[in-house]
Amino acid sequence: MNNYSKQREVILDVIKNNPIHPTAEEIYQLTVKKEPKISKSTVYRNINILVDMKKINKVKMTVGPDRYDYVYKEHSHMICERCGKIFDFYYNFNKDDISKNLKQQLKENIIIDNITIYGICEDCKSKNEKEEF
Amino acid sequence: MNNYSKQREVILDVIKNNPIHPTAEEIYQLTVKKEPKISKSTVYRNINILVDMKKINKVKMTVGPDRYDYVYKEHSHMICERCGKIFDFYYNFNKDDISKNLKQQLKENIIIDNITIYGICEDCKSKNEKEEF
DNA sequence: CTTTAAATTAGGAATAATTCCTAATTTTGT
DNA sequence: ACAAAATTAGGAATTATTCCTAATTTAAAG
Repeated sequence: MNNYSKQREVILDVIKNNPIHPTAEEIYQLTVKKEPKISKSTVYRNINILVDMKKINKVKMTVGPDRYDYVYKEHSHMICERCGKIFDFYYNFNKDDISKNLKQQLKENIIIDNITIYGICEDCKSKNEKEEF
Repeated sequence: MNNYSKQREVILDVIKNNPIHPTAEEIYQLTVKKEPKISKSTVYRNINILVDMKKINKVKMTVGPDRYDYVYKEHSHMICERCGKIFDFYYNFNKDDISKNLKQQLKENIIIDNITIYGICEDCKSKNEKEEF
């Protein structure tokens, strides 16, 4: 497990140099330019391996396919539930206190990996005002 | 838009009475018992309508299909990234302060809908210890 | 450097999850 | 009771992802 592979290196490089939270499909499109013979299953398999290795994050979307994120610095995401836009932001969540609460309520020691906020961005809010909500 | 529909009522009822975070498929299986002629597309369509109406929440999973949650009281979710188990929990996030930070960093007024924690549960942690991580 | 075992690959088939399409039915407001 | 709008069942189509296999690449050991 985890032998060297050129393809995996190129995939990680693509994600690193395209900090736009690309989807698997977008990663494939960017990778195939540099490595024309690569297959989509190789891209999917390596994305999952890189997530396991914690070199990249999977960002769970409410609309459309999941997106991926190079791990360069700990940060949170706010994801618009309507348009799916992802915003990076930094917030000093009190993880110790959250852990303590999780422990009390769930009777389990949880490893907190990331905290994601789902909401509505300003664009979508103003669109909705014009319509019905 | 939003005429009365028996099917929608039954679907909401099913979700209300099965607070197990069911998937769309599970909701269909439960609904079809009460409404044998209902089609899966009707279930999917109404689930989305109920989410828009904020009667139910969509819970974004890391493994497997999304799950749904009757909105009876505001709470957060901790989702295990490995096994996909969902834990409900209550935590008094300082939403005002988070909003202020979002405003500062993103230059947008964001409506915070929910805050989700992704992590590793105790079972999965101890499994991993035995294996490789 | 050969040899061998393990890991990885390309390519496509298969599966899973969800949305879309259409004609028929139901609901709403008059 | 009627017309317009909304919703439905059923299935086709699409989207996203995983699985399968034989061939290739990599690592490690002599």
